Amino acid sequence: MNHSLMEEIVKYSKKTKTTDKKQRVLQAAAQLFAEKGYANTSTSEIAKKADVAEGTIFRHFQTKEKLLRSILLPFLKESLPPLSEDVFSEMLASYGDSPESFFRALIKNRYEFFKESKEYFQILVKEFVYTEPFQQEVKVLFEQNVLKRINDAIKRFQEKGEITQSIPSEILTRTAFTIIFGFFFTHMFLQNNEDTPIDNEIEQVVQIIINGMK
Amino acid sequence: MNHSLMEEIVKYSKKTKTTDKKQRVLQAAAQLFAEKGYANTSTSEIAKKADVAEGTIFRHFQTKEKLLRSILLPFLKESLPPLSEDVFSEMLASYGDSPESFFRALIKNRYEFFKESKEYFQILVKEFVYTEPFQQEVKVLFEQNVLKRINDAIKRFQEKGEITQSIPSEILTRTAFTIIFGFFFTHMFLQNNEDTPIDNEIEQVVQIIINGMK
Amino acid sequence: MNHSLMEEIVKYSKKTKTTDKKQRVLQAAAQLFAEKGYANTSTSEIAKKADVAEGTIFRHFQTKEKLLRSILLPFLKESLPPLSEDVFSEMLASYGDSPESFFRALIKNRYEFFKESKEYFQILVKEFVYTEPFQQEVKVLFEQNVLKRINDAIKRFQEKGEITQSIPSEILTRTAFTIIFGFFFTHMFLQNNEDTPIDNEIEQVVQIIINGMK
Amino acid sequence: MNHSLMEEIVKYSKKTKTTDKKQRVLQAAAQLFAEKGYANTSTSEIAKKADVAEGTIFRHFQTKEKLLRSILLPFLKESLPPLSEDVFSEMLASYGDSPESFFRALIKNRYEFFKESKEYFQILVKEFVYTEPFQQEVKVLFEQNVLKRINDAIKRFQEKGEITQSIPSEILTRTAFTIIFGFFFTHMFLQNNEDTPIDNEIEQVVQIIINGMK
DNA sequence: AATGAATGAGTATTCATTCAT
DNA sequence: TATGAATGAATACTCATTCAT
Repeated sequence: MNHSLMEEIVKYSKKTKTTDKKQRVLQAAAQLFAEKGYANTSTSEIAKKADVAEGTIFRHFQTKEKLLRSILLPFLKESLPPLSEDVFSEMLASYGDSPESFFRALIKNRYEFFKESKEYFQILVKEFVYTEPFQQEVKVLFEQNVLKRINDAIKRFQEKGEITQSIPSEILTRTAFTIIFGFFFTHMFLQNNEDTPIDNEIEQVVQIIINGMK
Repeated sequence: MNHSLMEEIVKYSKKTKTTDKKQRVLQAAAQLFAEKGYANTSTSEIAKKADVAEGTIFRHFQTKEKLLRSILLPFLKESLPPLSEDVFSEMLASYGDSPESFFRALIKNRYEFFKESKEYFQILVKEFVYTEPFQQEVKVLFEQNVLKRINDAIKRFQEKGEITQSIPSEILTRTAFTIIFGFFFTHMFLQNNEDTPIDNEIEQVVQIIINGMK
Repeated sequence: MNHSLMEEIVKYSKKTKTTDKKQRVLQAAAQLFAEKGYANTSTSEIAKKADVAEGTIFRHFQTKEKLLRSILLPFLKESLPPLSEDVFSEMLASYGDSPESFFRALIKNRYEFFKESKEYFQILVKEFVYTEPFQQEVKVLFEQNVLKRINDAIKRFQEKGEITQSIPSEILTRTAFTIIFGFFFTHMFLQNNEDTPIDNEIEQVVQIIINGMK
Repeated sequence: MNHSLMEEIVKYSKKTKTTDKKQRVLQAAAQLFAEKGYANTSTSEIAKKADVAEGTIFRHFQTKEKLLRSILLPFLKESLPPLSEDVFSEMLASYGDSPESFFRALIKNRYEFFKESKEYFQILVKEFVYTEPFQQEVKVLFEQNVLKRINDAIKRFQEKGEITQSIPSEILTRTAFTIIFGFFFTHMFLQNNEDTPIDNEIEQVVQIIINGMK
């Protein structure tokens, strides 16, 4: 559940008898897209970095856009649903006694995941922000898999009286998500000192969420 | 203090004897950059939308990049510092009695501002996320003008005992900023139903911030 | 007869009620054409250097090409014929006793002239070499004014028996001209040490011409 | 040793696995550069003349300037040194008995070479005269390969007492080179009647050089 | 499967020239 | 007379994509 996303991507691509070269293209493209963005990366750069001929890229992916989608969508479409199913049910099983412990475990768990797959998330956020049509697709996937499950958990805590019932769960969910997303976003784009003692910060964020919801 | 940012941009550009056509280019470019991003917008599109010859763009702005900077930087460099000075001192003067009222007023005030200048902020966020060198510049400006002032306000409330002193003000600041930014970001990219009763939401966000800091 | 060619150009332009600005354009253009060549100089550069508006150039000269011709042709067409008439008749009157003294005086005299108008000759040679249609025009002017007169002098010396009669004067003329032109060309493009004791060199060239013709 | 320079260029380009199209570009560009000069030739013209797509030019040569250099420099840098070594040593071996026969053979030999590669020399001289940075590069190459060897030959004749020792060999060299260069230049730019009985003229030039140096 | 030469539409930018003021 | 904003064709160059080998 904690595996690097890049490993997942590689694993996925192996399923369909992926060649060595195809993988090299995927990796090179991922690195460049993360660094400079899809629109600022040329296929010739990717070919050079992957050490393949430019034609090879198109033999495997047809268009540059499909290459981008091959990086982002397999995970989002095939791995995100079962993964979030797994993650949330385990979180609830192990830490579901109090909202504090649940959100603390959730954030810590996802932070590990995020740290290992920073590159992937950079592409995801960059193109989500930049590319209108992509936005819709990703939004739906996140709503159905992530937001929905946070909402389920919150509703459960509301029923148990551990979170205020005077605010609709949807609003609490959105706010919680916003705070968590903001935390990750901040660490992706605004922070250069990677060495911050992160546990303090996570604890801080958890407290804010919980207090705000009590 | 509450004027539309686009008005500010127009006003600014008038200072330097701006022609009708120069403004049309600025507006067309702003719209297209907001919609599709700088890298996905061609100067010929801008020319067509502004109904000027392509050469006209370059007579006024020399390069496409300077056109982008002409949209973003005048405000960031010339208007942001005095504006944030004004906003924060007025907020503190009028609503500084309690952190609740201060943050509520701040968010409401900035939300109005943001609503009127959505296009501008879209460009800002898009290029901030997408364009490495731009990131640095903007980060510094925000740290010096916005983060610093939030920090000052929080320290003041800490001294008055209305906010916990057990957490360093810098961490509280960062968290508060993250939550507020996340709120705006959410409304820019994740929300399509504009008709949400926004006051509730703002109240909710304020409660979360305050409870988390008490 | 020894005046700088640039003075001639200025004088010429004054004849037709030339404005201050027109002259500034002529001078700026001459400098830039000499340095970088006509094809590599833009009218906006000229305007900037002359400190006039770009429109002003076209008001006075209509096209960039006419500006070039206004620099080169007035001298070639209006001043070259009487000037070469004067120069050759004076040379012959004062130094016509021997071919040695004639060619020595001619080269020295023209070398002074050339030194003062280096810029002008640079444009002339550059565009002569580079621009086909211009070549024809200039060739005719030189043949009619310069080559013809050298030929006359040589024929005179042949008649007096001071130069071999066994070679047609036209061939001697062309060879002499080639040597003299080569000398100037060398000094324009191949030499960086301006401080060479030039008299020696001129004497050397004269000796070679004379010995070759005896 | 007498091969056409254009053949040399073609041969050179074959070394590095040159395509048909690459050669067509080289030839079309050479023709146009010779005719109108580098600055007055557009890449679209070259593409049209070579009957290739404009992109093809850039795939092979990256920039227009590198295309020019691909025409001129391979010969200058790779073929000029061994070629001049060969030419001069053969000339001295076969005709080194007297300066007359040496210079006569040298000029005749180089005139054949020059006639076959007129186009190439036209580009060379045009850009040498027109383009400052190019001037330096070419000057050095000529000094090291051509001037130096003429100087060696002259010094040899001086030692044998067949050329005056009262003038430094450097000055004699420069003068001889100037005369020879002028002869070629004249035939490149000033002459339209190609049918001149050239042997007479060469003899004339040789006599002039030799007499001047005795 | 892999190559890389070839393409041509598209890009940002330059430029000589025009024209209303 | 002088300006300089405006033009749009032209320029060198890039790029995703195709295709013969």
